[in-house]
Amino acid sequence: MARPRTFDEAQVLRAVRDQFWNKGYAATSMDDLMQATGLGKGSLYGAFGDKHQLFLKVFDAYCVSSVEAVKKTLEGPDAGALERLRQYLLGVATASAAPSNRRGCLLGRGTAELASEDAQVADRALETFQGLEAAFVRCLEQAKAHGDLAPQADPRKLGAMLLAVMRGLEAVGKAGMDEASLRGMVETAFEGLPAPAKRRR
Amino acid sequence: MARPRTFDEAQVLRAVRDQFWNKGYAATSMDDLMQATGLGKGSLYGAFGDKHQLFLKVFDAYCVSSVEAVKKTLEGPDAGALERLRQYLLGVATASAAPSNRRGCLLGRGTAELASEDAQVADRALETFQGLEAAFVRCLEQAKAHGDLAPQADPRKLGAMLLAVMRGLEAVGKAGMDEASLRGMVETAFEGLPAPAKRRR
DNA sequence: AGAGTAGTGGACCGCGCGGTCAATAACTTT
DNA sequence: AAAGTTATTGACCGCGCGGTCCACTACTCT
Repeated sequence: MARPRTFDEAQVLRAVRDQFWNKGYAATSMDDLMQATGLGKGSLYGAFGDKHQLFLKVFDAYCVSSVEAVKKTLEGPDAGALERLRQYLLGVATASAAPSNRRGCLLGRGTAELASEDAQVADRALETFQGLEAAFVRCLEQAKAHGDLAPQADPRKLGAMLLAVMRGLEAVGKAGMDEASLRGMVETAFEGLPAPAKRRR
Repeated sequence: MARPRTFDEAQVLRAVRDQFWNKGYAATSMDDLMQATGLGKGSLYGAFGDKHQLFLKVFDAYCVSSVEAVKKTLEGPDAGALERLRQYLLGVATASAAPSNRRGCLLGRGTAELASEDAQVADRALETFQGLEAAFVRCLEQAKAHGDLAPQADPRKLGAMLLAVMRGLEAVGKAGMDEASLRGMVETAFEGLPAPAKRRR
């Protein structure tokens, strides 16, 4: 029909995402985005709309892929479910403490900066948090079914609590807290999970 | 010696703090600050330096007073220590869920926006997190001494974990998660604390 | 080949940004 | 009362912001 695009949309969105991720929304200028993507302003506006729409687009994509990634990571048989979750959260702890990851996660950053004044961001973030929680809950249900949690354990409550711990990791990680402390938080939270009654010997 | 100031410094800093708190650092303009404080630009610059210094000043004050406030709130006899901590965190949960508090806490907001690129902010934030953690730990030590925690409980680890939960509350609260969920997270975390052995009857 | 259409790049717009400065005001000291 | 010092105001600066527009290009369709 007409002239085709010369850029790869996914690649451009990745570049945009990284900019917002590194500098935040307000501190990122359209010129930053032009430079990061290599596109002219007209192309960016033509293809994605203004700065706000562009942010929403990458934020959305980030949220979706985050939840998907977590679900995939936690997928597996009932047997190792609890340990999978534990390892996942320990990984988050390590990642949150890494100096290279000082920017934190886009979800946390975007939410902190914009959610209070941008309902769309808040909605998307809430949905994402609930998605993550749901993935945790499923994993905990598997663990319970397999007998790694006490019968009276409430996976929904535990999942919510672990979500809070996870978001907390990111928050304190951004301040530069050391890896051992962050991992310790995860370990301690897991030690508090209701263990099944010990088998008689 | 010379002309005295006509403004109350504490009051001005409070106004500045609220601006940064409501809109974030980058999104707050010097004009916003002029309007909020009622001062001219020259006065602001003369008294406090540039925007960044001004932010650091209010951020510092906020951090100091936050830690102080928590310490004061948690102060008291060994007897009610655990319950005081519980009530405090439940209060944080309720506050974090309140629509009027959607802006979150300045510590969280400032850290998320600036810590990755501003070492001073990161340092201050880390110090503050550690101060909060220390207050929790002290409270947990009291609780342990009073027998509200098991003898093998490690107050330092538990305090760190509760700090993570607390920061998590704020993070998910900003996305608009409901109060019941947030309070549930606190309850669940507390249910996981190592209880003392039940007394024989 | 010509017409039609969508993509591209960058010049351009007006505004509001962070920050400076000089004229003036309000005080203390001698 | 005069001199010295600091606070205050707001005009002013140059720049970089988000956003628009248009001449030009590269393609498809007839």
